[in-house]
Amino acid sequence: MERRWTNQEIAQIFENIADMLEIQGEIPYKVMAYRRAAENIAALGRDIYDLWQEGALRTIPGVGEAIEEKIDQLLRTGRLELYERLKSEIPQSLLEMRQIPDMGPKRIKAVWEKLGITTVEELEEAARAGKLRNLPGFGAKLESKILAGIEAVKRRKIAGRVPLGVAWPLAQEILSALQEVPGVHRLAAAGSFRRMKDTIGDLDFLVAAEDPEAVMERFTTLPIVETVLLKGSTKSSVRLRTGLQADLRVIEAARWGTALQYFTGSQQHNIQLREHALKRGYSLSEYALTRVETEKEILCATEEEVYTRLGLAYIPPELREGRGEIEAALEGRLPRLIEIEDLQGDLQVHSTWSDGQASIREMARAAKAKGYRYILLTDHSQSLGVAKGLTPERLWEQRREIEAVNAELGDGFRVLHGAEVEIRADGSLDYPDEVLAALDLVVASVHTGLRQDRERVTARFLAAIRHPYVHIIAHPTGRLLGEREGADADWEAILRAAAETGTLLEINANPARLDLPDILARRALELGCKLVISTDAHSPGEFDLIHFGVAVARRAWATPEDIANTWPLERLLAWAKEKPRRLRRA
DNA sequence: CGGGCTAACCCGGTTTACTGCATAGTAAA
Repeated sequence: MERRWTNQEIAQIFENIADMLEIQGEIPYKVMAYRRAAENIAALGRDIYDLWQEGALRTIPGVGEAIEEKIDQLLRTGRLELYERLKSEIPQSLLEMRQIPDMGPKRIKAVWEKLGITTVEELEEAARAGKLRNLPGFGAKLESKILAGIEAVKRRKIAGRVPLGVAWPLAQEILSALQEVPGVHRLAAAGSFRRMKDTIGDLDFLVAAEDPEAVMERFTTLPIVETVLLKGSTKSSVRLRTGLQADLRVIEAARWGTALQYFTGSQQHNIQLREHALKRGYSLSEYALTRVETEKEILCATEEEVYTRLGLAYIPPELREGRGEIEAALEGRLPRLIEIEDLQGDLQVHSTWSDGQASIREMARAAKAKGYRYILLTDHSQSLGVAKGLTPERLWEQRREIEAVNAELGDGFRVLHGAEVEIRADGSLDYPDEVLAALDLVVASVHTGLRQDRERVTARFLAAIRHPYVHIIAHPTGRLLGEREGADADWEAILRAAAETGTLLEINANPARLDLPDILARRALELGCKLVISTDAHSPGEFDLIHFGVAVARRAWATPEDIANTWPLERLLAWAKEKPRRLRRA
């Protein structure tokens, strides 16, 4: 094996293969097959190498004989013949043209074959010289559109997606501004924002209003708008100062349900839902549900109506990713998803004793005011110098303050004494066992050496998970959205070990992390892990970030029972006390 | 190319809008 590929890299290779086959004019079903395989590999909760070794690649939807063989070749030899051949036949610079609006595979093929154009620069030159309009299927107008498209791609400040936490305040600001416009009946943000995906491509707003023009006017003149890309009577498009694009669409109130459903997506979900509709004799569009035989339109004012008329339970937006939710809704086995109100406490909280902004008292009061029954105080351990990590001596001093705060706040609320203990580079923990044993609950995490090789990182996590006094693994992958990839580790082995030992895995609610990521969280639940949702709050205001973590858990199909901080405190502590016994059994 | 089917095979991922051209390519959820 020359190198190890991630699921994402392999998915990307099959994406590229699909693009190149498409440019070559391959039959659409073959292209689609590679795209479908790529999507399913990217959404796989487990390491593709494990499936490979088990001979179970064919269990991935969309992977049959031919693609199995190609994955095998890639993992075995580090190379893929088909991919190498296509790359030698098709200039890679052609693939960049796909970003240009109105340039699809057919047109890319045309300019390449007829004019020998292989780069965006050459395309721009040819367009300026008026050479495109002579091609069959091209015209002067399309030529200028392509030119404008190239300009737009060049000017675009942020090409990629932004973390949900960045999009969130922008969307809230826009929603509250539009809500103020008189005559607004309904208003919603749709798209990946509504599905609470960890990153957002653009913002989509829908509105039903008496005076749509006034809403459009307000939308396009908001202070956070940098440029108005388009302003019409039913749709406006703007670029925000952050580079994010936002669209606003006007919807008839009577058609609100089908429109909101459509614009919420995901694309995969919509395709599957429409297929399902066809099977039941309906055609579904953003405008209506139409009986195919009679062509009679049924207008749906609510999303609930859309799903109900199709014989489905209502599918919450977080589940709409085309990952089995329609089948589950049909069979009435959608999970009762966790909600914020189910949570009884927060299991990662910092104070000024280490790098927090507020005292234990302030944090405890804020948590109590939110209706929580408990918080686990988890200041950093000694070796994390940058965060003022606590020595054991300081930890004992801290205990006295915790006791005082507990006495002050009285029954019905408790500050638990814990710590966020470093898992050191060699897998040992940053406090001796007798110190760990004296804490109510121990959270362990990796902050350094995330770039270690796979075997070492995995071994560190496994050591921590098999430790008798480690109860929770915090922000497991260590990723920082848009900044840093998570650790490369054998997650399947780690999740299995966590399930076996009853070690809880954290969904860190901080929108910069959202870690565990939704896909790994779902796999963890499949393997029988229990999870916790924690904010990692360093100030009282950060307790409010919890909804981001709840969203990740919902996207992982988590029920309240799956999340240990919905449990009563006694159950949680009993679960932790069981760990040494569980280890002996394992 | 995948998958369901009864086979050495055939059908298949939705719906709508727009453009610019006359039948189809592209984009969007």
